[in-house]
Amino acid sequence: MNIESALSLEIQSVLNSLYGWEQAPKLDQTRPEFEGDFTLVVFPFVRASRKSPEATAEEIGAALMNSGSLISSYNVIKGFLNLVLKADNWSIFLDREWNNLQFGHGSSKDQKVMVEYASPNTNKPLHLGHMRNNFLGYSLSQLFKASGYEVVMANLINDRGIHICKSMLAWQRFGDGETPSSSGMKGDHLVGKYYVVFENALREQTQKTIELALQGQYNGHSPAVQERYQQAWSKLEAAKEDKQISKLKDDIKELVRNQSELMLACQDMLRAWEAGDPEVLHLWKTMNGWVYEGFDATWKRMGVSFDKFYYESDTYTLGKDLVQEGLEKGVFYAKEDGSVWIDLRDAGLDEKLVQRGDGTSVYITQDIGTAQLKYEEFGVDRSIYVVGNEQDYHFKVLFLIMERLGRSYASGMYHASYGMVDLPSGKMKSREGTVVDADDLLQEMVDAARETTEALGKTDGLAQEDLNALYETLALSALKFFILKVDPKKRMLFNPAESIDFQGDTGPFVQYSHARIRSILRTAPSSWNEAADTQLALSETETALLKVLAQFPGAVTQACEQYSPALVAQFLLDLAKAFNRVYNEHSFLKEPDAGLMKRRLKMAQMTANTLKNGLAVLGIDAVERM
RNA sequence: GACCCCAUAGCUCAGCUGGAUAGAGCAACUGCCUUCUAAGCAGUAGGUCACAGGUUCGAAUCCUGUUGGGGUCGCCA
Repeated sequence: MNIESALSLEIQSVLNSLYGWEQAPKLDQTRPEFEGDFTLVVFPFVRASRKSPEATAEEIGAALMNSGSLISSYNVIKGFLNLVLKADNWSIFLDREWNNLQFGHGSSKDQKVMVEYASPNTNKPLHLGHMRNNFLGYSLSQLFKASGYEVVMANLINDRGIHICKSMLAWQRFGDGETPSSSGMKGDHLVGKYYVVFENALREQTQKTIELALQGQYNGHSPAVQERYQQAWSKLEAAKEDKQISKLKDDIKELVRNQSELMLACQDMLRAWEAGDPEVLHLWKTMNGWVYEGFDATWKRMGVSFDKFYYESDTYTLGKDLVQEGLEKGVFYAKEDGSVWIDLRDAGLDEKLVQRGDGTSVYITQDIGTAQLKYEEFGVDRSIYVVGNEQDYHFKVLFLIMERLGRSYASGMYHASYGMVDLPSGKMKSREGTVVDADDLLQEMVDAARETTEALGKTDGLAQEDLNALYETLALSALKFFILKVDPKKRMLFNPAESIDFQGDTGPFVQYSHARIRSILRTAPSSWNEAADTQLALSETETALLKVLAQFPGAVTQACEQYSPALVAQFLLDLAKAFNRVYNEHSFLKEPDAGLMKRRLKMAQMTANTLKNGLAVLGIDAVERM
C-alpha cells in the first residue's frame, strides 16, 4: 500500500467516526508555498460538522493526531487542512522501493488486450501523422503491459482498393520497369512516387474538363453520369454561401475525375484484381512487397513492432455472415435495392449502410468481420483501435453495431482517438505534397542529435558504433517525447522550420538526467550500501523528490485508464526536475557522511529505475551515458 | 443544415473527477562550471484562461448561449 492510500484510509475512518461520513476523501498534493505533504479540503464536510470550515479542519486535524496517525503535524488555512507526514514515512518508502526494478508496474490483471495501430495504406510512404499513430499505439501497448495486461499488437494493413491501383497503373504506364534495386529507392518511396505520378497525370488529364464542368459544360459517358452532373450543377448554381459553393465545386471535380480515362482504367484494374486476374495480382504482390520492405525498415528504425498482421485483402469479404445474422435478428434491415442498413436514430446517430446493394462490403462491414475474427483468434477481453479522430463517428457506429449483435466483447472495444498533426500551413495533405516524410524526419533528427552531441564535446571515449547507436536513440527519444507529451486527443502543431529541441521539457532532458545518475552509480564505491543508515532529516528537495517518486504507480494507472501516455511523459519531466534540484544542491559521491551518501545513492538508484521504466512505457530506451 | 472536438503567456504545451496567488518549456534578460555529466540549476519579465450569462462557499475546470478554428454526415478506406 502506498502512503497516500494509507493516509486516505485513515482520514476516512476519522471522518466516519466524527460525522458518519462514508465516502473516500479526496487528497491533494499540498502546494509548495504551504507547509505539508497532503491537503484535505474540508468544505464538503462543513454541513455534517455544523461548524465553520476552520473549526472543522481543526477538529479533523486533531482527531488524526490522536489516531496514532501517519502525520506528525497539521496546519489549517481557511478551509484547507494541510497534513505533514511523519518524516520516517518517506524513509520507509525509500528503503522498501529503492531497488525494486518493477516499481510502478501493476500486478497481473489476467486479461488480454489487443492494440491495433499503424494500419497504413500501401500506396505511399509513412509521414508524421503515421508517426503519431505509431508512437501512441506502441506506447499504449507498453502501458497496458506495465499495468499487468497481456498485450497483442496488431496491424491491419490496407493493401487493397483503388488507391493501390493508382500506383500500379502509373507504374505500368510510366514506370519503364523501375524497381527499388534499379533505382536505389526505398520500396515504399518508389511506390509513393508512382502514386504522385498518377495524381499529376490525372490532374493534367482532367484540368480542362474540370474548368469547363465548373462553367456548366460537361458530357458524361453515360446518361446516369450526366444526370448526376446536372444535379450537382444546378445545386451549385443555386448555392449562395461560400462554404457550400466550394464544397459543391469539389463534388463536381470529384465526379469529373472519377469519370476520367485514368480513373476508369483504375476501376477496371480493381475489378480485375477482385476477379483474380493473374497479371494484376502479380503486379500487386510485387509492388506491395516493395512497400512492406520499406515499411519494415521505417518501423524498425522507429522502434515499433507488431505481433500480428492482418491484411485487408484477406479480410475485406469478412463480416457478411454477421450482416446476415443481423438481418435475421432484425438488427439490420434491407432496402428494396438489396442494400442493408442499421437504424441508429434511437441512439442519436443516423441510418448507416452496412452492405451495398450488390452484396459487396463497405468499410464498416470489414470492421464488423475483423472484430469477430480478433475475438475468435485471440479471445481478447479488450480491443483498442488507435485511429485518428476523423473516424470518431465510424467507431461509435461500429461499437453500437457489435453491441446490438449481442457480442459480449463489444463492451471491451475502445477507440483510442487522437488528433491530427498540423503544420503551420495547416493540415498535412499528401495530394498537395505538404507532408513531413517519416524517413526524412528520422534522418534529420539523427543528424541533429549528432551535431548537438559533437558541439557539446561529449563524444570522447565512445566508439563510433556506440555513438551512432546513441544518436539514433537520442533522436528517437526527442521525437517520441515531443509527440507523446501532448494529450493524444488534442491536435498538435509541428513546425518543420524549428527543429525539435534537445533542451527543456524534452526526451533528451529526461535521458540526460538518467545518464547523469548512471554515471554517478558507475563511479560510486562498491561498498556504499554497507554504511549505517543516517538519522539526519531529509532536506526539502530530497523530500520533494521522494514525493514525486511515490506518484509513479498512480501516474501509470491513470495513464492506462485514460489511454494517455502524456501523463507518464509529464511525470517523467517532474521527476527529472526534482532529481536535478537535489543534484544541484547536494553531493552524492563527495558527501562526507557515509549514511547520507547511502541514502542519496538509494534515491539516485530509484530515480534512475523509475526514469527507465517510465521511458520504456513511452517506447524509449534509456541511455547509459550521453 | 445536423452532430462531434477544440480555444490557457509572443510560440509549443500542462493544469486529473470544481479548491488556496493559473504552471512548465522555448524565445528575451540576470546569475551559477579548477568540485559527482551546465543537454543542468537558480532568478527576472510575460495572463481579462476566446466572449457573455448561469450553478456554487469556491469555476480555466460544470451548464447554456455567442464567436473563431477543425472534423464527420449511405457506397475512399
